[in-house]
Amino acid sequence: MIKYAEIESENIMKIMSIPEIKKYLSTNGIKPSLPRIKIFEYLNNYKSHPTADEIYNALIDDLITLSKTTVYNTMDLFLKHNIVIQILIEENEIRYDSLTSNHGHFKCIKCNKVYDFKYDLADISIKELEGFSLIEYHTYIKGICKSCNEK
Amino acid sequence: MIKYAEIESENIMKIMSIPEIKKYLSTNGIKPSLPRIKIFEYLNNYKSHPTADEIYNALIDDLITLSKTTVYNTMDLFLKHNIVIQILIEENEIRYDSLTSNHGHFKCIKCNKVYDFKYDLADISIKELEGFSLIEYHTYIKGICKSCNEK
DNA sequence: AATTAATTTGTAATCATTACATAAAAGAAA
DNA sequence: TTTCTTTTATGTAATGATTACAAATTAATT
Repeated sequence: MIKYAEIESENIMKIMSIPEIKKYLSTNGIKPSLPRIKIFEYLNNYKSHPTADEIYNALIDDLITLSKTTVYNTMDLFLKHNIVIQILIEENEIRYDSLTSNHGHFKCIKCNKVYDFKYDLADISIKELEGFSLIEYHTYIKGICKSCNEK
Repeated sequence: MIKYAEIESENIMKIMSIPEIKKYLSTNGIKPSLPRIKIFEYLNNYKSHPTADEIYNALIDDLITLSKTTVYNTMDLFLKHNIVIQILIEENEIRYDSLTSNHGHFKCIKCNKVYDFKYDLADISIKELEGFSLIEYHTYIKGICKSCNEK
């Protein structure tokens, strides 16, 4: 039973229905098998920026034959087809995000929640990088979130 | 025999002599033992942004009793005393930087070199993060460096 | 010199991720 | 349907960076 997470920034996060997810996967060249749909649903609709392990634990009660390897394989497939990006904030854990356009991440060091925020580093011109080809932009901030601050 | 790397951006990278390093460590509450001095020297003067493994391999011929654990311990000590920061660009490898003020990193996907560039995310005001306490800022870009582009 | 504290080291453990080979499922051909 | 082929999914073992830990070495203090 998946409950949707509260959406912090509606402007940059869209919940999809199962038919929409099926279509989205197909459109991006991915055959929409059950594990793929469920994994994408969890990633996109439920909880922000989970690790592979979190995805596995969230789905295993529902998809009782799911294996962790499948989660990893599926994330690699999603990556290859550019429908997810990896987020690196802590060493030793890769998180995933279904929002693929450039944006920033904020990780709260108290509650560990990861927030998206609108920010596109590609808009900035960096003199020192003239002559360089810029391909991927990453921005993240660590601190204490509003909700933890107010406690 | 350590040769100094060419410095790409003199403005944000300073080579230190051994006595300067000793003093810098002491000033920051770190007793300047031989391994600590050599590790800091390598980190600061020679090559930009090495992993613990790279530091170990670079120094083992000179400090023939050095152990990898010592490199890790020393980096943790440096971190605790805020004279280095960690850089995360690839999963599965932590790199270190002796430049601790906010700045960006560029990693070339061809030659794997990591460049510094001047950029302070703290200067940007991010509306969505009002009420949040921002503590650490991280910015990195991947692409192809000028030197590889020109080849 | 003897004692204590700090530093360094080697070995083993940890744990996320990957490799790989098999099993299961889906799709195509007959 | 049945058989054959391809794609997906799974379980187990391997990898490799980092950490834990205890012993050994070095430095500092009495």
